[in-house]
Amino acid sequence: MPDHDSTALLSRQTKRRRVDIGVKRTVGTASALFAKARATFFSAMNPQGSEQDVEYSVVQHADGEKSNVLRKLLKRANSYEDAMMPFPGATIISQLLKNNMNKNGGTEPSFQASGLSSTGSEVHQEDICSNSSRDSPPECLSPFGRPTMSQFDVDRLCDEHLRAKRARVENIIRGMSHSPSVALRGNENEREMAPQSVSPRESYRENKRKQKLPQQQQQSFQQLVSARKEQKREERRQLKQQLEDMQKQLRQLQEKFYQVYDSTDSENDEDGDLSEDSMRSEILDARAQDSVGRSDNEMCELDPGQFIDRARALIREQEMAENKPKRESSNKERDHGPNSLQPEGKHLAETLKQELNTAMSQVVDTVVKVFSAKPSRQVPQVFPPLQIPQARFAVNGENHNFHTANQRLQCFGDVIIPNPLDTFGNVQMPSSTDQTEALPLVVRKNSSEQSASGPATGGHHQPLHQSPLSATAGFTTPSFRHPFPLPLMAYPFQSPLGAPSGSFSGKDRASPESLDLTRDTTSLRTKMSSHHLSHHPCSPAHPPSTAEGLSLSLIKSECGDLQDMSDISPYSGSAKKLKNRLQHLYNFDKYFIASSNCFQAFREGLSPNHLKKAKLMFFYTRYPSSNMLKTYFSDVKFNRCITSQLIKWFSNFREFYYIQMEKYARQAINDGVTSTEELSITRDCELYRALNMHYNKANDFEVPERFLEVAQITLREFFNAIIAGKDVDPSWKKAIYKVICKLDSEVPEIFKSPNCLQELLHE
DNA sequence: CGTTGTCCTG
DNA sequence: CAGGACAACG
Repeated sequence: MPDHDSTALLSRQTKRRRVDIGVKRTVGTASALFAKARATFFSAMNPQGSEQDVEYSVVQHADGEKSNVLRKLLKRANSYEDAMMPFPGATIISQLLKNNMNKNGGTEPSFQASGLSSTGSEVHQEDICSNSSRDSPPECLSPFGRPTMSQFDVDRLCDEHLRAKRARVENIIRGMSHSPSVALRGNENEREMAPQSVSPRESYRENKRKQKLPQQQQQSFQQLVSARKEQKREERRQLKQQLEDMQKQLRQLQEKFYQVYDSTDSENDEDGDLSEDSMRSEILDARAQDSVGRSDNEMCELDPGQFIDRARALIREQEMAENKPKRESSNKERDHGPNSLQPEGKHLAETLKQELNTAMSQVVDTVVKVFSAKPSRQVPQVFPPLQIPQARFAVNGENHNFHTANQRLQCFGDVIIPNPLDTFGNVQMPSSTDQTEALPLVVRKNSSEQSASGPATGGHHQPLHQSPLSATAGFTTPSFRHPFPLPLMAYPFQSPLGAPSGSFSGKDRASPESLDLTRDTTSLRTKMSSHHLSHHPCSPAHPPSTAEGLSLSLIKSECGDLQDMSDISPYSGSAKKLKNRLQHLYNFDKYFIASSNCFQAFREGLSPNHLKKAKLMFFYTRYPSSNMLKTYFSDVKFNRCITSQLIKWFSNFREFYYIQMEKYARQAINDGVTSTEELSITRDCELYRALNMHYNKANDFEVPERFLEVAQITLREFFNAIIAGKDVDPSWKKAIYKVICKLDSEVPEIFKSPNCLQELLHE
């Protein structure tokens, strides 16, 4: 560096001083010897392999515990759901039917279910909606969906109905040349005003008048009425029947689904590699067990009907497809392993879900249609053919595909765990356009994250980025599904809260300190997206975690939305219960996220805890060699990136340290200090506090005395140098660095333990 | 050329 | 604290 100093001298203030260094790397001087001795010492003390092994087993153990906890939680969630809604798939509808039967069993035959009713029918619609939303969310969740159903359709149908009736009655009246009041009366009845609007006296008068009708006409009228009554009963009966069939079918499908998953699971998780897949398997497994246990004795014989046959055919179809070579081979590759979720299982799951949804939405459609549209004058075709009325879903300019695609997201869990949020289906959602955009994308994210390693920045991720931004509107809708588990399972496990530490790539095994979830998550939370992006070049194998960060925000916003919705829900009666359930799910989410965060920690990178540890180590060593770092961060799988990051950390530490030193040295000089004797560093001096704040923020570590000495020496060096006017030399600090680097002391053995944070801080 | 370290900037 | 520029090694 001969010419260096001279050139730099000129540009000291403005240009960068390329003075590089007081401290050469482990070369030549005593520091080199130091480092070498240390290195040999450590390698002697610490046969790396064995330690890593131990560590690994520890990790696995911890992981197993996690899984168990997860499993328990899942079960708890499930049983909770069970308690809340013992018969998820069907309760509401059958309840609805029952209610209707009871109500209509009496003397008020035809007027109950009219869509014009301002009270009762609305309740029914709610129920229908809340149920169907599980299967056909767009109907209820989209702002247009519901009006479409309950107002457009109902209005239209009722209108027609009324017109027809009016015509009929008027016809009768014309023939009888009776007073218009009869027609009016008839109309009123048709409109089925609220009961109180028809006083007893009025109805009595009406009866009297009716009796004046010619026998023949009156008879035909009554026949009409009773015939309609019959029709309705028949409808109801059949509907109920169909619903029951559907329920059975549903259960069977679930059964089937879980059988498949059970079998695939068992093959899946022996490798000890705690991949996302095994996690997923755990979840599925837990759920499957629960579900199976629940529905075991509920398996009944199926009443083969048109629908069931169809469903079965579909199942067979799926099984066939399952054996075929998987189609989208591009879908199954994940960057870190071939062992992704079994494509067959996935595929089957997808299709089953879809089919379940389709079937359910058909039934629901039928129910809604029949009940909201008052049976018209003609003999109603009681059971519309099992096809989804396309028009209904086309209202948003969307087609049916969108419908089922959306359902796919939720149905997986929905079948087993009734969505508590469904009950909010009646709350008018802000916008449907956002929803229709975002939802399928969420779904696609799942599949792409799971199976396709494809460039995550690719097309379909784009809208995902928008969505949380367009946010409250767009993603309130997803929030009506399970915040967990399906979406969550789809997130890579380094993801939600863990995204930031995912950035520090390369760490492969669990560091038990990363189990310190609270600290991890909280500190991670704050940083999220800004840092880690830059690290991806280092670990190109891992997909950018932006999406994961967004996933988090998605989840969070979902949860927030859930709560918000429960707050604003007009149906406060059930709101509390729902809120409880929401809370339950939300808590689960948090735990789940935390757990997954733990998983990510050993997947790669340096965690905030590593940073903390490094800072504490700085109290002992200001110039750790890379070998030393490797020794002390044995739970980190080192690569170039990790190494340089660690080195960079210490470089940054030093920077701060020296800046503080210089600052206080100058300050002391300004304060009139003339002798280094007056400079001492105590635990309550300002400089110490600053340093402690920086390296030991929580103040939960006892700073070694040696550090105070070193700091004092450093301070005096700076002081002397400045006093001597050496600071005019751009490389004036170099000499100081040289001195300081020799003052490194041994880092206590405990720092070699990945657990050191816990052990140190609990002392 | 790769590693390590500093300086500077954000 | 990270990134980048840059320098000084080996």
